[in-house]
Amino acid sequence: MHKFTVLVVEDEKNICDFISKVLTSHDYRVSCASTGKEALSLASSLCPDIILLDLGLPDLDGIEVIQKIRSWSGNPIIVISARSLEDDKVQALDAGADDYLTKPFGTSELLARIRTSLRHSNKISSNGLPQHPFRAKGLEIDFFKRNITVNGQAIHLTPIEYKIVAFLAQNSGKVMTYSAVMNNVWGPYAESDNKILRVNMANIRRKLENNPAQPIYIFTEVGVGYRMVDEDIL
Amino acid sequence: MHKFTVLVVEDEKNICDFISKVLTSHDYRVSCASTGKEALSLASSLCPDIILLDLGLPDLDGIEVIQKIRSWSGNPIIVISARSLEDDKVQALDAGADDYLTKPFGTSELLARIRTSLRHSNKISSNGLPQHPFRAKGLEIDFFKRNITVNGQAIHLTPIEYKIVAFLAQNSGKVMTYSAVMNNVWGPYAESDNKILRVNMANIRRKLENNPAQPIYIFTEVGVGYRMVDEDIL
DNA sequence: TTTTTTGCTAAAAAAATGTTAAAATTTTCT
DNA sequence: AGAAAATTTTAACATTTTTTTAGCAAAAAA
Repeated sequence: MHKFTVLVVEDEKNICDFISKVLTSHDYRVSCASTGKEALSLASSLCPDIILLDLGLPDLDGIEVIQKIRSWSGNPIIVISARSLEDDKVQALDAGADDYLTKPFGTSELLARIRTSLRHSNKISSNGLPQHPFRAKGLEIDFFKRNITVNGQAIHLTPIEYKIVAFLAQNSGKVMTYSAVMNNVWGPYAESDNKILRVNMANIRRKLENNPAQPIYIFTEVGVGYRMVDEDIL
Repeated sequence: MHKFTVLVVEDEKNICDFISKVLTSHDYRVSCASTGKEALSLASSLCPDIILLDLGLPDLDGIEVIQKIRSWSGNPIIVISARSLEDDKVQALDAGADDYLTKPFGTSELLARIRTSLRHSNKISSNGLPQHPFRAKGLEIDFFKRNITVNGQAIHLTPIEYKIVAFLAQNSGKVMTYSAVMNNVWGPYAESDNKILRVNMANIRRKLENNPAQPIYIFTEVGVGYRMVDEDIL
C-alpha cells in the first residue's frame, strides 16, 4: 500500500511535531520544513503529494512561496494560518492555494481536508506519474521503466535531459515556459537565464529528432517556452 | 466571455437572494433551489459549473444530497452551513463536498473559494483565464495550452500578436480602444501613437483571416478601436 | 475634395534561440 | 585512490525570429 507524502511547513516546532505525529499515525509519510527556503527545496526534491503551509515563515513571504511552487508544480497546497482575515484567505487562494485552514483547527477536519485535496489531484496516480506510457508519432516514453524509444529504437538520455522530456510529455500540448521547465529541473533557485536549457534542448533534439532543425516532437514557442507534441489518441 | 453557472441551494430566501445578487454582479449566471428535491433535479438538468449547498434543507438530508449528486456528476460542491462542528465538516467533505464554508462568511472569501473550486474542476486555469477555449466561427483560442487554430489548422502567433488577440478575445463583442490594447500589451508607458498596433494587426489578420480586407474575426471601429467577434453560444 | 485614419510592405534593428566545442564537475570502474 | 568515462556547465558564435521603423497606399470621415 502506497503511503502519501506530506510536507509540513511550520516554524513552530511543537505544532510541527504535533501535526507530524497525527499524520504519521494515519499512515502518511511526513517531512518537515521550518523556513520558506527549506520548503521550496523540499517541495522540489521530494515532490510531496500534498503540502501543508503555514504562512508565517521567518524568511520568505508565504504568498510568494505559494506562487513559486505553483509556477512549476501542481502539488496541492493547504494553507494553515493563525491569520483569519478574509483578505489573507483570498490572497492565498488566488495565489494558488487549494484550501485555507485557520488555527486552531481540529485534527479530524485537517485529515478530511487532506483527503479532499488528494481527491482533487487524483488525475495523476499516487506516485505522481502518469499511468500509461506517453506515445506520439513513434516516440514512446515509459515513465515507470524510465526509458524512451523512437520508432522502437532505444534512446539514451542523461538524467537532466530525461527530466526535461518527461516534464514536457506530462504536459503535452501545452506550452511550458522556460522558467517552469528550469524550476522543475534545477529546483526553485534555478538561474533566470535559460542558456543551459538551450544546450540541453539541442542535445535532446539531436537524439530524438530526425531533423533537429525541423522538430516533430518538441516545438519552441519563441519568447515563451517549449511544447511537446500532442499525445496520440488511443 | 463565457459565464459560469452557479446553483445556489438555500431555503432561507433572503440569504439566497443576497448570494444571488453578489454572484450575478460578479458575472456568474445564478439559479436557485430551496429544497433538496429541487436541488437534485436542477443539478441534473442545469449541469451547473458549481453548486453552493446549504445543508439545512427542509426535505432531504444534506449529506445524502451530496452523495446523490456525486454519484453521477463531478461538479464541484461547496457546502455552506451554519453548523461549525468538526464532525459536520468531516462528514460533508468525505461525502464528496469540495469545500465547507461556515456561516457567517464574507463575500470575497466565497468568491475566492468558488474560483478555487473552478480551478480544481479545470474550468479555469491558475492564471484566472478560462480553461475552456474561446470559439467563434472556426477560430479557436486555447488559453491553457496557448494554442490558436482556424478551422482546425494551427496558427502561429508571436508573443505580441498573441497578447493582442487574447486580450480582444477575452473582451469579445466589446470595442477595445487602441489605447486600451496598447496599454495591455506594451504596459502603462506605451506610446500614444498606434502605428505599431496597426502593423501588428495587419500581420495578425494575414494569419487569421481568409480575406484580411474583409475580416470576419477582428473588426475595426474607425476612430475607436478593435472588436473581436462574439463568442459562439454553446 | 481635403483631411484624417487605417492598412500594408519591406527593410533595419533588436532580441531570442540554436549550435558547437572545450572546460569543469561528477560518476563509474579498476 | 586514481584513471577513465560520462555528464553538466560555460563560453563564443551563428542563425532565426521578432519587433520596430519608415514610407506610401487605401479607406473613411469631414
